[in-house]
Amino acid sequence: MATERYNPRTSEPRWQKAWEEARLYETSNEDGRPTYYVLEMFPYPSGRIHIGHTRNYTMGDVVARYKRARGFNVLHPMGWDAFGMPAENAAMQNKVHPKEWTYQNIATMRAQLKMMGLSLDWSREFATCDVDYYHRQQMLFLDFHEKGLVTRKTSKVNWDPVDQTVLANEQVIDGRGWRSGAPVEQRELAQWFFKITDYSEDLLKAIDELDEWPEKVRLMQRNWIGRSEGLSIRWALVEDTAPEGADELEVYTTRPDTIFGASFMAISADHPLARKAAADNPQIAAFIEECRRMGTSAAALETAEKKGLDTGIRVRHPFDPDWTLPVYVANFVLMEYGTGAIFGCPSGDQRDLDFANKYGLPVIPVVMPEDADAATFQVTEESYSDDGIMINSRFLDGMTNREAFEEVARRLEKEALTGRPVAERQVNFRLRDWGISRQRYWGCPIPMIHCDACGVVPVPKQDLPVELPEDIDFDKPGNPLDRHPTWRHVQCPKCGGDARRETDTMDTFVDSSWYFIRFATPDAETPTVRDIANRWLPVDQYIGGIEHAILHLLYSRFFTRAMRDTGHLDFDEPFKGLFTQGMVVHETYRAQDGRWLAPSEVRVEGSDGGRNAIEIATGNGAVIGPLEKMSKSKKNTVSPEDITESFGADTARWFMLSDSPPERDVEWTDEGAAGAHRFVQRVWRLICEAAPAIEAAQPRSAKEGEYAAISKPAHKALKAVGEDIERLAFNRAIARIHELVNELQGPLGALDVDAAQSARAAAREAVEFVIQMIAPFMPHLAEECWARIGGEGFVAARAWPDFDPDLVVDNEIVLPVQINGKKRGDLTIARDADQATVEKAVLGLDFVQKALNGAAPRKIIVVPQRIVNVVA
RNA sequence: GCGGGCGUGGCGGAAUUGGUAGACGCAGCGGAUUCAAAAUCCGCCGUCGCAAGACGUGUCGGUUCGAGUCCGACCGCCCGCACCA
Repeated sequence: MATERYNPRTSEPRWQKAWEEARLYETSNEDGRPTYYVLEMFPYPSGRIHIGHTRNYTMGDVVARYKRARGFNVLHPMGWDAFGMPAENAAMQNKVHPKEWTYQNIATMRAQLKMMGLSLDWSREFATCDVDYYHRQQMLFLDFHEKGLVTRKTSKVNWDPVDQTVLANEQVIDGRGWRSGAPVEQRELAQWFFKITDYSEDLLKAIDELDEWPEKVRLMQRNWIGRSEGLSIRWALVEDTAPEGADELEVYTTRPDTIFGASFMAISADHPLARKAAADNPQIAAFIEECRRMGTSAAALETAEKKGLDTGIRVRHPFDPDWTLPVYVANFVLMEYGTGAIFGCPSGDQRDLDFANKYGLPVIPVVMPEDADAATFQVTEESYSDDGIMINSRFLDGMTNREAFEEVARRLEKEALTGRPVAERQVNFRLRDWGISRQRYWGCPIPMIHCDACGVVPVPKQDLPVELPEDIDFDKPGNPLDRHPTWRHVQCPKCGGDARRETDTMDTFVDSSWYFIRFATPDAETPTVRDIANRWLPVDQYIGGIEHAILHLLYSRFFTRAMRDTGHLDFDEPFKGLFTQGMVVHETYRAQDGRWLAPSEVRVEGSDGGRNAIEIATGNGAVIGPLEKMSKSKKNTVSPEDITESFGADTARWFMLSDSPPERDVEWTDEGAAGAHRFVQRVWRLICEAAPAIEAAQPRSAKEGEYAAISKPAHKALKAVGEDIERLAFNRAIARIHELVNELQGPLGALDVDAAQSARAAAREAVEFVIQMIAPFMPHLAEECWARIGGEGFVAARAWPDFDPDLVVDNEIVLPVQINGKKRGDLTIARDADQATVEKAVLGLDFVQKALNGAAPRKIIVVPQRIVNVVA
């Protein structure tokens, strides 16, 4: 019987429907089996699923299906990160309500995802813009507030002039807004903050324990938190130079050892002392104004000259009251870090050196390399900031700079200035509190009320949720909640008087900081049900893009701790395993006039050295550009529907995981996809051809018959593929499956209905293994094959078989034999042959005798079951 | 500038962590089948060489019986951070 081709277009929807009717992927919280929680970062409902999403979700799905087969109660949910700016932009441009736009996108994208055959528990689905969800988020906010983890303060903030909203530090990339790309401005605003800095030390320390996270992400978080140990030193002002009411200047330094190399002090333009000095000095006031205007964009900082202005104020050196140093206002000192003031040591810091050279300040070398000569060592154009030996530093001379650090700290801690120690050891962090106020409509309202009489009053829990009003207009820029005629007017819960609602909404990163916890109990009245959250979390395997290395992943780590401390759960870290996947990239094409061309608009001819692209519409040559992340602007996109339409979801899933390791980018090529589809058909043919012989057979029982040609490769592959999936080495697992199918092709083809029962049993087992192994990757094909050989139930509900340890080892092995480290042949010998036996056998080999030419070998190295090296 | 990662065939990549370099796939070449094509199947496929063999994992050096893997120097690419005191 000729085999019909496998048709994914009819098969895939059929199995999707069957799984759904059987409610195969719905997970129960009552199930007593060990839990496994696998999660992919949920998507923003932008409108359409991108091919990159499908690669991401396929990875998670392979893990989910594998773990399910391994007997785990698997949680694999999906939701929508649904608040945010694009919905408001769409509202402004297309006159659609953000809510309508968002839920429509979700419907489209849900349908797209369902076509991929993902084993998701859709019964737990929610969107962060669901009132049910943000209601609980407001509850959490109030709990955090009560616990002192929320503050309101006026501070300099990053203002995105395009999105007309504030951004957190983490959301400013190279001086530009992470979403709009506009250069960020500085503004003074009253903002709500989460006190993430309360956890600085803990967030940093715990990174050490995250051993299932990529090293790269751990490092980035460490750098972001930026812990440094130093000394905070108070310098006395010289009385007759000090402004009214000021008598000291506190600086933070990580290099107190260089204190004898100090030649000036520099303070931020925003420093109180600078403001005081400006009060009666117009020149200083003008300079401060200039610093403010400069801005803090990356470009501005790069080119900005290091500038300063002598305030006329002088300080006394803590070790020498007769030594006075000038205080400058400098444009490079940040008020936000340390104390907003530094002492400058030109010989030990390049920036200080440039500054000193510019303003003619002394340069005193105080640390020199160990092998340098103290008499001649000088610093002129290049500072020396490495470890070394102290010079020109009085009582520190001869010490290492680390010893000097301790000595200075010890002495200054004992010294007193106005009744307090001159210096204190201090740990500083780069991490700032998380500003969460956004001047936008489409976000979670902050449940707070401003009352003239009572100040800021939390909305009482029983009055939650604070719902977004639906009747809004987007005719003008800015926050529509501010302009709403009635919404903001409320009675003060405390005094009953007229009061105003907070009209800022929460940063959407708040929404994504705990959604993974909500999936445990998506319908609960409270944000979590503690025991159930504790049972499912932390997420065993989280999968997403590296772009969230800091933002989302750091916020989630903070949120988990804050929820722990407000009694919502009892664990510290949200994600046990983290995997950052690569992107799907595609060649780019450009017409001769520079227009971007879609892959469907060009015909590519030739191969390798001589590939040419031709624009189909015009017949003109086109330029083949580099591989880039698929994007609408470069038109190098391939839509998931097109692929599903022509090849089916299984082919797309298989191809996206086959060639490249999952952490690396994969190039989408039509040839590659066609190759994956060839394999789909090949498996189908193999199974159809084997079906008559194995349909009636029982799977092989252990030790039955000698069908090594079939059973050995099958068991070896089963072992290897399981290990590869555990390691998320999907490309290797796929290579192993390919190998097995290649190996089975011959023996299975030779099998017919009249073959011995034991042979047919071995074949049946091998075929079942193949089906089981492809099932996580190509679930629809696996079901179709399973049905074809008369299997019962769903493959998706079957247990992963155990390999037979006896079948994965060979009793006879082939040992490579080297002579002087070069392979000259091999030796077939019993696996457990001892050293002497191997040596004897090796010496008997023709090519070995020839090489030795009658002489005795100098040495024979036998690495058991690996290799033999004869040293002549 | 600081920190991290990576360099393997025409291409994506594999190599049990010091033990047969190039698994598997893509592309290519040859053959079978076919009236022909598609589909499929079989074979070849690092470089030089008729062959034996020699060379070969960015470059140079080192350790070792043995190096893609370890060490040192250099070259190149990628990523992150960056006035952080």
